[in-house]
Amino acid sequence: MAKNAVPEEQRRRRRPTKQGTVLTHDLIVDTALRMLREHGAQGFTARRLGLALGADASALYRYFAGLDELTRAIADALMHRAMTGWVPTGEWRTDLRDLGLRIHAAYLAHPQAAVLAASRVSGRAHEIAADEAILGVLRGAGFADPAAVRIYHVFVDQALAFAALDAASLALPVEAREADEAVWDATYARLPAETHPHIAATSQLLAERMNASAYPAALDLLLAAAASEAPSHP
Amino acid sequence: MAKNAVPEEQRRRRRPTKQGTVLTHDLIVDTALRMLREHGAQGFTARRLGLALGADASALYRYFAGLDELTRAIADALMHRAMTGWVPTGEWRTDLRDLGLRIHAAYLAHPQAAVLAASRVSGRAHEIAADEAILGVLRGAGFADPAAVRIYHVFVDQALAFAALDAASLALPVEAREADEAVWDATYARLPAETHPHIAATSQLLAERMNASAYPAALDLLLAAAASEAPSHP
DNA sequence: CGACGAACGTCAACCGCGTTGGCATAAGGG
DNA sequence: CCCTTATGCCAACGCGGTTGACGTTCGTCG
Repeated sequence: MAKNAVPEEQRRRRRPTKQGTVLTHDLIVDTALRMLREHGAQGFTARRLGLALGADASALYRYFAGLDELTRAIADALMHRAMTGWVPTGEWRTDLRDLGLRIHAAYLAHPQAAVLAASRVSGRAHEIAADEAILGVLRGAGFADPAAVRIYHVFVDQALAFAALDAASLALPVEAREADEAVWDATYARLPAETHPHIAATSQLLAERMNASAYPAALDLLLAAAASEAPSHP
Repeated sequence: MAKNAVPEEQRRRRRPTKQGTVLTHDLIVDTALRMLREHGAQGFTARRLGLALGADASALYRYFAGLDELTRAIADALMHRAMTGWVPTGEWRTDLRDLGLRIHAAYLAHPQAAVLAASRVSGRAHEIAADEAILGVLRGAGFADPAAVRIYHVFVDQALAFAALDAASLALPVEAREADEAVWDATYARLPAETHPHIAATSQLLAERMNASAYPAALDLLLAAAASEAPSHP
């Protein structure tokens, strides 16, 4: 049955669920995103998604060949939200910085979805549009193709990787994060300077930094390194 | 029963399994690592681990409160392996590059552990040792404390984030990865130059790159950006 | 040297997961 | 108004983590 799922053609017949709602690709994806935001990734299952839709879990298989395909659709919806409203200025560093922060933020808004989706190739329209835009900015700035592709690869994977990492922290159960903070206070903040001089000397700076995402700093370093390769600034 | 698992005190009673082996924390962790390396993460389950040990899966719960705790122990062993044998050369770029690749490789060798461990502060001996080493390399190279801490933060999170991302790809079931490849071939490789000129122009380069990890390139870009801030090379 | 009690492996069972095949039913065209 | 077909529902399968009860084994103490 898995292979019989309708891909994306128009649907004709509509039959309401027992609770009156009518299923759609979009409705399923939106509900999935809401579930992920509210209850976390570990609480996201096909059965619960069906329940939230007022439908049986097996009804999902009329729309997606499996959870795999549904995950791809979720990833693409995230990318759609990241890209809407973006307009290039023509200055490549500004444009890339904007795009990176947008993608990071879109995934962070749905932490659990990010963890699920970051490692998948969705191959859908919005992901492709983002890829084309990033490559376009780089090639438009005059980077030769090998350099453009290399920087593009790092840029995309870095955005997704940091988003997934930060999202995973956000998605932790409360007691886990409290435990992590307690571990920090009990170890890093009290390391003697004799055995761990570098941590001890910078513990104040460390404490300020480690609670925030490293992505903005990482993005700036990436752009700086790219700029030193750029043809316009040799 | 989960909370009754013995943490790390000495054990006194020993009782052989039906096939003669005697269970230990270390034996369980080593067997788990071997299973992960040989059969991949998708085949790693508590039941199969029990089978590989010649024991019932439920016997594991005498040693670990659950799969989470077992995974954390695996992660600790991973960091241990990443750091053993590392000796600083005194040249900070070489040292940081070596450390980054070591951590990334150690986590990649055991994908499931990477995904679970990357977002947690373990606060255990080996993690602290790694942090002290990285900070030491940066401060030893003459970076001022704020810059050292900033680069340290990006370096650590970048290594973990890419490791987790790459690990998540590796941990996917085989069908999922085949599906991703099929999606790639069906879309990116066939985009017309009229609508997607940049992807079409670089599709050959893209196909070569996207199957590999972006981490080595990302690491090199980070080191290049840091070098341009370094006091010795102003 | 014998018995006791704790340590610990085993068994059977529970519940939830993704997924599937068969069936029931509603929608919409003729 | 009926008939086809899309589509939701149900029951079931195999597999996952986890648990409680049970019985065996071993170190220890008298």
